[in-house]
Amino acid sequence: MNHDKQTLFVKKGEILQTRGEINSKIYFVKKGLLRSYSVDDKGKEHIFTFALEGWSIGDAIPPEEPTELMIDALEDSEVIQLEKDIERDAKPANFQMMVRRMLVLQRRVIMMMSESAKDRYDHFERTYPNLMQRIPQKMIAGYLGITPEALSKIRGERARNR
Amino acid sequence: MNHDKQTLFVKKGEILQTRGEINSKIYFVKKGLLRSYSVDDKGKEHIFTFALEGWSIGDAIPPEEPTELMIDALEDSEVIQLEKDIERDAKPANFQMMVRRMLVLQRRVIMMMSESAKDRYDHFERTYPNLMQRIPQKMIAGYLGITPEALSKIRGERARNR
DNA sequence: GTCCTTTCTTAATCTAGATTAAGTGATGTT
DNA sequence: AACATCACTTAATCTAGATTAAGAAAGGAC
Repeated sequence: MNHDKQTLFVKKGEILQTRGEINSKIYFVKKGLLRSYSVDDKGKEHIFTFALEGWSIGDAIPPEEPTELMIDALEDSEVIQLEKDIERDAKPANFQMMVRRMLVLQRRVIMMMSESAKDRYDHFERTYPNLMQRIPQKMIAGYLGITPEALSKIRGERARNR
Repeated sequence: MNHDKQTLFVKKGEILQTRGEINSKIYFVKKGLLRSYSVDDKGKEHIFTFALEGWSIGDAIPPEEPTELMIDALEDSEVIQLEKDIERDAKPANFQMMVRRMLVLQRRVIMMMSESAKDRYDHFERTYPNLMQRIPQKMIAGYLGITPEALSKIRGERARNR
């Protein structure tokens, strides 16, 4: 098996992974911004994660099984392509990264279950203040699990109250 | 630091972890059934995970920080108490377990974002057929992110259509 | 057994957010 | 410059699921 790390330059909008294909790679972001998402039967995009500089992004599915997520670039980006089984090598640094991602997901699930759309938006703003400027609002809506119209309403109401 | 594994016998209803306390332990379930959950400001319980025989359960928070979840026993259980840092020892078997949990969470987030309450219930039934018999319905509702009343309605409609 | 507490169901009402639709800017392309 | 496409807003209407309330069934405790 080939364990080379390889740097890729991806253009905004370029797709790195399509749902259903076999992809044993994960991507470490050196520069730029990627996202992973799923598309439901009505064509709506549900964003699972964003990955900024220093983060990695991939599908939790085993390397030999069909992927469940789409991955694409939201900005021109530079990524290092790694084999999943390398990332999953039992090294403490890799473990740290994994635990950090678990915590993010734990908080995300709890947030999705217990908070209103407005509270989730406030939460997102606090957690990713730098992202707000870099991504279109419909992507934030896709991450919060609401429609762009609902997000626009929340923003309108909020602007009125200050 | 003491790295002993210790077996605990916990009664149904007994609390193993309370939100806000420091707890560097995770629990491997030898026998019985545990759950982790959060309680919102209105007193509603949102169940994060169930853990049956052979699974482990814990908080993704680092061992020295205050916990974010409650953990208790839904049945009389027998658990092995492990230190988080032991679990996080860079061993391939531990890594496998972690990856499996990540996949469960990935699917959970996508499910919460894209499916209706009815579809989430169907999904739950398929994924955990054995759990349906062992836990009260209000717990299933708490896991699906809906009220017990809504779940009861779904079940009623479903029974009528067959 | 009886009593008490918890679980589950049903139904009426309410509401957050979805859907639909239309209009306004931006941004990009030829 | 003209045209098309995409991002965002606003408003009307609709609906899934929440809330409230009450009763029935099922466990436990004594």
